Amino acid sequence: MVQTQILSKNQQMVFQIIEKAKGPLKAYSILNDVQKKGIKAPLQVYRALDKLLELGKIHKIESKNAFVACKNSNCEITKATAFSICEKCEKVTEINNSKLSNYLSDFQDNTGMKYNKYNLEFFGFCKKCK
Amino acid sequence: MVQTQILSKNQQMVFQIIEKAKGPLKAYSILNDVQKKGIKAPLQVYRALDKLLELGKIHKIESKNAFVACKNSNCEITKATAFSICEKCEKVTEINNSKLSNYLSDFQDNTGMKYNKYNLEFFGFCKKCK
DNA sequence: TTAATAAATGTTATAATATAACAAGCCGTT
DNA sequence: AACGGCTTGTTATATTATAACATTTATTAA
Repeated sequence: MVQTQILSKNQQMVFQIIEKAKGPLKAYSILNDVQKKGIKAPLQVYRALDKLLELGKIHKIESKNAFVACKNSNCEITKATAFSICEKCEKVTEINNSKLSNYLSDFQDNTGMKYNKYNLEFFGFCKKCK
Repeated sequence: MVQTQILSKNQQMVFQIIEKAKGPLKAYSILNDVQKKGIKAPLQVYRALDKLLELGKIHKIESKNAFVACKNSNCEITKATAFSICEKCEKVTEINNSKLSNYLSDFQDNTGMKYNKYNLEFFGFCKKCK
């Protein structure tokens, strides 16, 4: 049987909150939200987050320890991510630029290392804030 | 008077440990080391780290919450950093590639945002581990 | 359909990472 | 000497994340 990936109950709850949010959410703020709906402990949130990351449904903004829903419709596995982050209003946007992703996916340094994943975070001021 | 930037006592102690290390160090492992030399509390380490980051003497590897000494001799302010990270042996190397840094510094997305800083982390297997 | 196995959940406790708040010292300048 | 800025010391606490173990639910395979 073909496995349509269905999210479990907790995974769904966590995902919906992240998806609806206007910006990146922190784990404990998610916890706060889902506590109304039955989840009680941090670990339940972190487990859902781990799974969602693995599925590529969400990404982690490392510089903020926060999570956003993936906006690239077909992104099933997180292996090449780029974000722009406004240092004033904290707005985060996932960059979807094939030139950039091709450039980075093909990038080779002089160490003979073969990359299979990258994460890029740009910082600056967004149109509103500059 | 011309201010030659001198590191303070704690800043120096913390910097030396990071500089000598073979790989990225975590804040509390640094604390552990410097406790022999008088520093007692996490905050003393974090304050030194903040200053060293600000001066560009060290960088933070966001995906690891760990710190490395800057290897680009002239890097006085951290505004464009790129690292390669081995997922097996955890080796971290600072990438010093002017093509890459030019490409990224000039990068413009379609949101009209002006970037003044970026951080890029590549993941894969190093020559030894692949 | 049942037994086996894998995935997800629930729960308590605790580890690891980082900052708040306040007091005091050092050092160069005026 | 007095001021201002930076650095230090210290205690407490906030924030982020995982360990360990028991249980339940879902999926697969006999």
